[in-house]
Formats: sequence, structure tokens, C-alpha cells
Amino acid sequence: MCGRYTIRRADVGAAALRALNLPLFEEFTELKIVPRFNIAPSQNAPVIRPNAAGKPAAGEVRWGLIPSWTKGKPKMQPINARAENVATSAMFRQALERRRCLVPADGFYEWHGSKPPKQPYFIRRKDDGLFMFAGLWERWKPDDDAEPIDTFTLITTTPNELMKPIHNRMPVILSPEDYEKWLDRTAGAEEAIQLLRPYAAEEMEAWPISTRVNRVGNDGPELLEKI
DNA sequence: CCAGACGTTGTT
DNA sequence: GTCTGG
DNA sequence: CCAGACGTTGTT
DNA sequence: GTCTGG
Repeated sequence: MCGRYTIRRADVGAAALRALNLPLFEEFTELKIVPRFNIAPSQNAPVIRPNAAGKPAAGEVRWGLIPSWTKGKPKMQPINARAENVATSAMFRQALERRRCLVPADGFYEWHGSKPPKQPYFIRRKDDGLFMFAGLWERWKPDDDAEPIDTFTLITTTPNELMKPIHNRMPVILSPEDYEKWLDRTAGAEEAIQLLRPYAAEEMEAWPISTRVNRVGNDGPELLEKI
């Protein structure tokens, strides 16, 4: 699940975050965003994470987590992490403690059905506002003297009432009042996992769309048209 | 102790 | 790196 | 998540 | 069928 999402407006970054009037975002770095209708795994996407000073900063990071201890060619690059397992899994535990991030999105896709052709749906806020997915990131160096590569994964949880008919999982969408705590590196894993719950269904809407979205290279507004 | 795995999704 | 299995 | 490749030899 | 790439 959650193997595709959108960032359709360039104002999704700094302006939207400052509008929340959260202290953490007062000095937020301007987030340069190229609108996209089809963000897929293994591509770079903007994420928001604390910089060295603890202030949130934004930059492009590759979707698909490569743990820092990976030797040689990465074998596993999970694009999702189950909220039920992040606290105990050897792969996610450290990232949950120290490397949490926000992944901005203004919509995502989900495929309904057991065998192809599956019916894709587009899901967004009713007010077409901003989502922040809960993410974890890692820094990996292919070799000792190579440039580090940053990657991230999206945390998933059980579906809310809107998503249940479509799928058995959904991405963790954080409430604005939880953004700070999720990024706060002084908050521990125990506090962090409290925030990992299904988002309010009444604030979301979904509709069926064309299977044109299946092709990663398709990246236009027509992907969101109701069918 | 060392060796080997470490994940999710969906599909069967 | 850290946990599990042998 | 879905789509598309899945190989070797030899040459640059 | 299974892996890789987007």
C-alpha cells in the first residue's frame, strides 16, 4: 500500500507550515517544490527533517529505505514500515528513535482488488489541503569514500472508515498538532509511536481514477479525474 | 559463541 | 547496528 | 505500488 | 516466477 502519491502545488512547503503557527516552523527553510502527480518508489521526493541545529529543513530524499549497515548492493529497500513493528524491528528501531521525518503530500493513490486489473483510487483531504505522512530516514554510504545516500520509508497503519472498502492498510497521516513532536529528537520512540494512528476519515475523500496512473511516467492532472 | 537476517505488499 | 537461531 | 525485464559476447 | 526500476 501507499506506493504512490502526489505533491501538486508548489506552496505545499514553507508557506503551509508557517501558516500553522508552530514554533518549530518559524525559521523553516523555503522548500523548493516541483509539482508532481505521480511520485513513485526509488524516486527522490521532498522530506522535512531536523537539521544539525534541530530546526526542520527540507530536501529531496530517495523513497525506499536502505539501512546504514547495508554492505554491498542493498537487498531490501522497504517503501513502507508497519506502525505495529517499527518499535521492535531491528531495521526500523534506530530510525524511529533518531531519524523521524515528515513527508509532505496533497494526495495519494490506492489500488482496490485482488488481481489485475485493479481499480486505482485517488485520496485527498476534503479541503484539498496538506497531508504530512510519518516517515523514517537513513543515511547510507555505498563505500567508505562515497557520497552518502539518504533514503526514507512511509509508515502504514490500519485503514479508517473511508479506506476500509478500498484497502487493508493506509499511510500514517499526522495531525498538524503532532508535527512538532514527531520531529522532536528529544521525544523518544515511546512518545513517537503514540502518534501513529489512522487519520480522521471525515476529513478525507476518495474517488476512482483511470489506470493511467499505473504507469509511473504519466504525470499530469488528468490522472486525478473521476471515472 | 558465530552466522545470518533484518521488510512490506499482495497473492496463494 | 542489533536481534534471532543454531 | 505497478511495469518491465529476465543474457552474453565482444567492442567502444 | 522473481527481481529491478521508476
